[in-house]
Amino acid sequence: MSTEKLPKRKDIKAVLKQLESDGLIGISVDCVIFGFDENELKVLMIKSDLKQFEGKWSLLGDLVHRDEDLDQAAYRVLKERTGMDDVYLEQVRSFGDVIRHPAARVVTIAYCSLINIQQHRLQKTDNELHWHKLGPDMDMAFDHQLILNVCHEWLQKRVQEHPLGFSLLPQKFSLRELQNLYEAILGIKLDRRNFRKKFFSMDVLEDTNELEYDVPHRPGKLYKFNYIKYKTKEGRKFMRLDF
Amino acid sequence: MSTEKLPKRKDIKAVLKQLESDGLIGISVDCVIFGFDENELKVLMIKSDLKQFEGKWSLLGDLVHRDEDLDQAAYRVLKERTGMDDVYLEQVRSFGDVIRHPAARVVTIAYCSLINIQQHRLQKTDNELHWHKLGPDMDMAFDHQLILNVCHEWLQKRVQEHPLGFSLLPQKFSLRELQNLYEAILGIKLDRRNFRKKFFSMDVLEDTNELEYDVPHRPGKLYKFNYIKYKTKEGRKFMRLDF
DNA sequence: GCAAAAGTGTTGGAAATACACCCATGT
DNA sequence: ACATGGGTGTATTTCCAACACTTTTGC
Repeated sequence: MSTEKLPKRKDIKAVLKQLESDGLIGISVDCVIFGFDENELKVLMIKSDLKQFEGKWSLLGDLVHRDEDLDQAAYRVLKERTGMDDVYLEQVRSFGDVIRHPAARVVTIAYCSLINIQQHRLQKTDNELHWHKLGPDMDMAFDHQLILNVCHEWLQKRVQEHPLGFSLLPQKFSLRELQNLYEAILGIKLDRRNFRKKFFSMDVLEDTNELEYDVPHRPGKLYKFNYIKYKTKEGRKFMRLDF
Repeated sequence: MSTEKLPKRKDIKAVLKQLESDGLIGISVDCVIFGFDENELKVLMIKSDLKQFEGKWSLLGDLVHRDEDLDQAAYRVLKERTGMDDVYLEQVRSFGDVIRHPAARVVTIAYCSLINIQQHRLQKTDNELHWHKLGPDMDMAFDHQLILNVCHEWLQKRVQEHPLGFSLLPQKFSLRELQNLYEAILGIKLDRRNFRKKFFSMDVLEDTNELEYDVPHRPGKLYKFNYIKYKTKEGRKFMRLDF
């Protein structure tokens, strides 16, 4: 039998009091912003703000303001740094180890965002903001390498279950581009014929009746992702046990 | 082009200062603790601590201490309320709407936990701690109904991809119990023969050579989950596109 | 012997894989 | 003409869903 004491019934004053004594924990959001360029998966990074991490790379993040929701904070960070606000953004998970921030106790909520690099050229390059190719050794500040890894795994899984990869491509894209994207995200090679067959049978692509141009070979058709068709598809009825 | 100003390069003092002005945001953990009893999925709940929510049900949660990791805080809450500490626990996601807590700005990290009700009988019942049957109308405090729903959906998905359902059962269980568990979690009926076939072909069950007893019909065999076999299985090689 | 659930196999269809050839374009 | 990748079809295999009867126990 445990002997710890239980919290007593509290009113608002008590909560505020406990917050004041216990509460100096900062909350931040960190955005892992993926882009796709030259058939490679890239991440937006800047040089760290903190002197302790001088020279190291950092994700885009900021403390959450007291009057904004977490999602709002993530969108704000994105907007401040890139000027973009019509982007895919989703919460991934929190990181709250006591020692993860050298200055203070800061719990961070990681967000994952996907944007089309060509469509949204960077407009500011403060702190050497740039697209960084994903690689094993990136010399990152804080626990940002961990956050990046978790978000990459999240993306690999998510992209197989939801049609969010399209956010990384131009509105009109060839099947080759789509396949390159999946291969880059998953880090595997896929059979071209089966890949096509799969996407066509899913019936979420819409033929634009346009073709690629400026390619040194037979141009491919360009497609758009059809949200309507996707939304009206009904989900699975049965269990898919798989572990 | 955005005209917002960018944060300047900061040192530790600046971070601390910003934290003090910006930072009075509380962080809590809330645990959604699932159990399985009488073929029903249950959740541990208490009567809310807060006067504003008098009479309403609440998940088990507490503010995170400044010197403990998030996971530690979740384990602590679990231990304080139930006396158990050898349980499955996993972070699900954060909830941080500005208005979610009436007393102050409190961001909460939701954790999901699975425990075997028979093995760990409740030892304290402060605040009417009890196992609550899942249902549509539960009159819950805060945004706890939302958190519960998100965690339930998380569980439905997770239990199909990872062998965590076993945490809800006794160490030795019949296939019927296992199937009842899956049916309760997923809210669907499954074919008994295909269910067995599936689990046997996954090769993660170990025959204990024991039988059920005290059942008013032919007793079933009892099995254990074999972690070793599970761990040594290799993952999928290929892409499983499915949306 | 009757009720109730355990235990077991087969079959048809759908989806995944592996694989090879012709076609359209730029150079 | 040739190099490059686009576009297509088929045979095989694997997985899933549907389905019915016999067996073992308690009462």
